[in-house]
Amino acid sequence: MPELPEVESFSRRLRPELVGRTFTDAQVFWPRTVATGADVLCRELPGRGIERVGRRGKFLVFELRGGAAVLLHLRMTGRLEVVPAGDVPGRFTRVAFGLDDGRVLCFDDARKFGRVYLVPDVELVTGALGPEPLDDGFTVQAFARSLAQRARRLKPLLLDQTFLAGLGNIYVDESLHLAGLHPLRRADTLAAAEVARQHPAIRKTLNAAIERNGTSIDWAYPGGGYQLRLRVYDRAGLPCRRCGTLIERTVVGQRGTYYCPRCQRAESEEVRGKHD
DNA sequence: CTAAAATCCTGGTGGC
DNA sequence: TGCCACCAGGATTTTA
Repeated sequence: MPELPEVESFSRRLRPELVGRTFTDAQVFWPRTVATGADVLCRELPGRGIERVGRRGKFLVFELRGGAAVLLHLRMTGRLEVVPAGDVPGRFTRVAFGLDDGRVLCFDDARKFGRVYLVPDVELVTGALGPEPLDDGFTVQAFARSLAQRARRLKPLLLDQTFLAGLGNIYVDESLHLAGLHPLRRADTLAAAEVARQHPAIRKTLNAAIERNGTSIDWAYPGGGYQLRLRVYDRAGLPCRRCGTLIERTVVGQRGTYYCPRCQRAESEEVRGKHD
């Protein structure tokens, strides 16, 4: 699943290929992929120059000359590749963006969940997103304040893009294990010391994954190296790398959830202390 | 407010 | 070897 590190990897890979180029056309092979209208994209895109390539949360952002922007969300199986003219379309190509050097940027997406947006302002798509976990503005103090206002369990809360942008199923589980917190803990019950573990755990997990070009989960995302470092995700029945206890899998909010029952206790440390 | 369920999709997997 | 039911899962929408 492309999450922040995978999208960041796509952004860095595509930036030198795309910045300074101009779109010549757009071919749409699966209209629903274009959330803002396939006909509008085909009509409005030709002639638009690409000024910047970046990322916001899990969105890839192409800022266009004149202020408009193309955003892409890869969802489950979306991927991007620049190919020579004539290679299009592939079996899973949903949208093909022609470039002025003759090559083609392909948006491939086997499961058709991915989306493309053409908007006059990036904020129209990203406006409701929560803070960027790797930005300087995302401090442990700000994180503590947000958590204290929520009664939700940590797992679904951290997956909520309006709470924090960029985490998905893999990196939520990974960061919770690194911090030693149970996925069902209510956010507003965390002690200051626990918040102080979760905040850097998120950053360390994301940065380590970015360094390795993300996680290659299956056939959809070859090339990433982080799957060799996974602590709990998809490791049910295997020993915890920290304590050796077997990793367990449950379902939380309809998501497969992996955790170490010893390193990530359900109760807060304060409550646990009274039992001991 | 929180949570659960349904929806969109199809390649891969496990069972027989 | 072939067939098929079933699963994964990000985000949104609906229902409790």
